[in-house]
Amino acid sequence: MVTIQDVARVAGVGVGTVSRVLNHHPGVRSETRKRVLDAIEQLHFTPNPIARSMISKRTDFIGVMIPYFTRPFQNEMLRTIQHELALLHKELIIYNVESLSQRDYYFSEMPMHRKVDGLLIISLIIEEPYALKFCELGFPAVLIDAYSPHLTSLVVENMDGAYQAVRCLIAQGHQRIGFINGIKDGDFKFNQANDRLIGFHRALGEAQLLFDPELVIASEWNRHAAQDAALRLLTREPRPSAIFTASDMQALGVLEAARILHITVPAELSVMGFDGIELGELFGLSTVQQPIHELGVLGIKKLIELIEHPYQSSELIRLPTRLVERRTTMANTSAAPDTSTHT
Amino acid sequence: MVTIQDVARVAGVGVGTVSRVLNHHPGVRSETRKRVLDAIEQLHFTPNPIARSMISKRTDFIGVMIPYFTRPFQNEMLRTIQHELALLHKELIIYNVESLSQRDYYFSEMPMHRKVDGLLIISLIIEEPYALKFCELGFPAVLIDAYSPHLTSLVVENMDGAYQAVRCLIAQGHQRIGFINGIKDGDFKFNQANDRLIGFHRALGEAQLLFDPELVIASEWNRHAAQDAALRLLTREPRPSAIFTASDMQALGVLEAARILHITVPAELSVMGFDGIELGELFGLSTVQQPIHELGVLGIKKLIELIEHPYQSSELIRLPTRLVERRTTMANTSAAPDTSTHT
DNA sequence: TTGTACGCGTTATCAA
DNA sequence: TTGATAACGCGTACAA
Repeated sequence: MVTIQDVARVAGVGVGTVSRVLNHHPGVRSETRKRVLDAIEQLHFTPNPIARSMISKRTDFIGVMIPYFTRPFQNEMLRTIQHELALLHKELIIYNVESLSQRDYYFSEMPMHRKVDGLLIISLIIEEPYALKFCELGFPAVLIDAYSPHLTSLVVENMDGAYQAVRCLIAQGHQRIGFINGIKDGDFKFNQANDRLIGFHRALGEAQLLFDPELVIASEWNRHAAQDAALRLLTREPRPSAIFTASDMQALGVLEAARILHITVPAELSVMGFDGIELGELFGLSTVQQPIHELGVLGIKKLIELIEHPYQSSELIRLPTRLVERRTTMANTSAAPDTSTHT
Repeated sequence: MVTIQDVARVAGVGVGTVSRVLNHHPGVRSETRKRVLDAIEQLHFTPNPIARSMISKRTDFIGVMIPYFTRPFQNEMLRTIQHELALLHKELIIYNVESLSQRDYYFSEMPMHRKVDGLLIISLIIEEPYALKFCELGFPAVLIDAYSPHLTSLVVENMDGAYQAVRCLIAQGHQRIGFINGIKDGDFKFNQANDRLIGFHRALGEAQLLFDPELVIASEWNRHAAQDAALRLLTREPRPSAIFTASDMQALGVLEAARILHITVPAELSVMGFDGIELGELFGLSTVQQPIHELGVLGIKKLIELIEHPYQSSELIRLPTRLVERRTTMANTSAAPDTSTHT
């Protein structure tokens, strides 16, 4: 391996000078700089990032802790993050978490190892002791779709999103609205479910519709579980004329259930999801669109700021959702011939 | 930061001894080991991975170079890779490539920087000079769904897969079979398209069906482009009774085109994809299943071997595909009652 | 069995 | 403007 020493020798200067040209420090005569540059060129020298990190305490790695990173929502988030990071010449290292113990293992090791300059934590609950440790050690971390009072957190307005969705369904004349909520996923993922349930309640209450607990089921955040839940919901009498789900994947499960039961969507059943994953477009799924891209961009921005200036006080940022009406909720509006949002 | 020195001082031993217990070296009296362990515990000491890498020349990072990592096929591949890596306590760092220049930038920098212990290269063409450089420097790299004579390569039998698919369609009585192939994606991705075209030809030839160039279109590897291609294909007379595509995403585009044109699948049109992404199940898509999981597992295995013992000679491994018949190709079989692919 | 001293490749300090 | 030298934290000969 060719080192800075070799360069110095070939260029006939000291290592300090080589280091200075490498890091664009001022105060190097342009004639010597050229000699150094030539030597670098000639030897194909590349500075060793490891040795560099040793001194600078920087690795240019950014960690992303994320549950089930291949699922659509997380996946779209990662795409944004990766893109932003590439722009900054930082590298993305993924910590996929699928269990409580794994989550806590990462939380405890991460700030000690310092293999990454900072950490983005997505949709994950971080317990107080860990959060405090992060603060204490000045380890830069930003939460997305999760909240801790000690760390900068970016959250979406889940309650309001659910409220808007249900209000929209009610406006279309629905009286019996089913809700397939998400469960807490073994208590390790950030629990958006509760906020969404509150929003559901609020919209119902405001319209003076009576809340029927029979119409609310919690299922896992995936298609199959939601399909089962929907089958139960749709075989009860009288059956709901609309179903709202806590995620788009669950909504797809509902669509499948409807197909199995030969219930036409949206004529006989309206379906509204939550998330706004791209896959939803393919099915013409109406949904509550989360600001996935904005969350990613802003998360990186905040994290970088934190890396540059550690020990800043945390902040809580709320981002709004946006209701997207597509084919699965167009039943009862008279003036809506076809409004699928895409080809 | 607490260092090995602090531990040594507290334990009343030399740094060498601490290092030895840390690395489970034999020849430490169990009584002294305990003293060291206690000191470590007391000080919450964690060895600094950077300093460690400096000596060991290992980072425990594995790089994965992959085009468009959020697309379904790549995404499923990554899931396997991440899982295998987690088992080995190695960390996954993603190099997403979306252009030729980016690809070559990574290829040229990667073996110099040595930030990763090894590199998995997915579906990407690596040009000769880079491959040779990798060999020369003994930089461990394995190709998946790509080929270079100088590097260990894992490829799937694209030609045979396409051949089987088309043969299956012919067996079902189709005479006019359209083929939507993939284009070379700006020449930076590994070109499986050609092999698949050959397989298409072979099956046709074998059945003594005449090849109609009008029925072959190359589109980008995505849904929208394939949809356009399918619209063209399906509005020509006489129109094909079956369409085979080079990827599942393209097949989904065909399904959409059929929906737009009110052509029933599979009664009036059979559709066969290629890849076997999970999304396909949702649509009952018939397809040529790639051994995604096996490719990932084996790729990691080979890469780890290469890291442990560099400068091994390269090998070429071929994995077979598997034909999966679902709802979109069941037209001419008598036992296929309902098969609308979506709500 | 254990401690000391050196080296890994770089940046930063300080004197020249 | 430049060069020598001391860190950075760890692993490892080598000596004790």
